[in-house]
Amino acid sequence: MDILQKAFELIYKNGYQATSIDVIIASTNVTKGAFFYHFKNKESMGLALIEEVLSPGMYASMVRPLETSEDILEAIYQMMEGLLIDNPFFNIAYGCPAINLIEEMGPLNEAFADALRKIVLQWQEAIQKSLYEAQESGRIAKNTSPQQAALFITAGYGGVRNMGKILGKNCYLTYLKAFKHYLSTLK
Amino acid sequence: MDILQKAFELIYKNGYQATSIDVIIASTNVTKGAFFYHFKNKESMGLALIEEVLSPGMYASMVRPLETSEDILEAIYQMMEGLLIDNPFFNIAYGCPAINLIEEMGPLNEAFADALRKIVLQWQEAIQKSLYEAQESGRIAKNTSPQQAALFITAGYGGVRNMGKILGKNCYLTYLKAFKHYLSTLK
DNA sequence: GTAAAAACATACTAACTAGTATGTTCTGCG
DNA sequence: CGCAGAACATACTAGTTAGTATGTTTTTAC
Repeated sequence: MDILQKAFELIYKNGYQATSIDVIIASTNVTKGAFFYHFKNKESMGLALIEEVLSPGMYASMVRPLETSEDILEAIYQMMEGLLIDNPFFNIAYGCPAINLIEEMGPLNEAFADALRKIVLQWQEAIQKSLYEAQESGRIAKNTSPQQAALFITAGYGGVRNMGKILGKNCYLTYLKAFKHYLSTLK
Repeated sequence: MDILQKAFELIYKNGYQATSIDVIIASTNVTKGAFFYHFKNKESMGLALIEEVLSPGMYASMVRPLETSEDILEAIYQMMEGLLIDNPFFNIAYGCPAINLIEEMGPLNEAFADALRKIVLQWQEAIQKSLYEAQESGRIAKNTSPQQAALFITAGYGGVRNMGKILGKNCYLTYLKAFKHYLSTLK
């Protein structure tokens, strides 16, 4: 469904509430009748967008890079660098689409919050599991809680995405250096 | 100016664009004529709100707690705990008003971005300076860049504020534990 | 081939939006 | 007092919003 992809791009740049249905359909070749035939209302389109566009994309960038049995700290770093630097769909000025939606809709709509929470928890659990297994197999030290570290890492990501909107690419690069240093303390 | 305080509260909860002038004036005893007598337009009210309400409040919670010559790591931790837990004006579900505005308006309005960047840089520089001085006087190790650490710390704050919106208070508490552990690696 | 249902398209509506036009009231000053 | 400007108040406007009502076309089932 092409309309979800276009809606995703518009909402990524302008926010969910600020992106009107009229603008979405004007930028595709879909009429209002077709829109409301496929979606009960704007909210259900937003939820479909999270499920069908955002979630799969986030999973590919956040969780899959961790599916390695090699150096897990390196994998975590590569995942972060991939998200911040290499991802061609994201724009520093617009941040992360998932973080944006959490920020805007988390407090306003419980269904949005539920769908977004799933993405975040999935990511945290993947990091946590990786760290735990590395600890068990003796590849990294056991003096850090995997759960705490996973939350700490994901929080850092959300924050630097926010900061990048006003400070630009430089803060991504500085952040990555600090992040690498942090990861080295987990060894 | 009482209207700025009320507008601040409404925007904190609902976002800047989603808070209409009509709603602001309806929740105060100010009419539209008075509103547009005091502010050229909605944008200039938003900017006044940042300068006169948000900036002073943020400075008091973010920078002033660092004005100590004692244990700087403890001061940084207390600042973070004060921001996340003790601040009676903030609500976990609504996050941090400054972070919210950066997220929503940073990409859309250069004047907003400038005003918000000032707040963030002021905070980062205060942390950076504290860490640098502690390093110079030998109270903490010199193996970490104060600039990188300051950015890392502020990013973490923004991120956990975002995450708290969907994960609730528990993630604040877990974050603070991880944060304390991180600070201990700077010793 | 035709009837029914799916998949649209067009024109509308009621509520809301920032902002304006045009008034009125208050407040200090000579 | 009187009068000028500051400080409001009220009524309006043009544009936008999500959603609907009512159509038409396209596909599917038999």
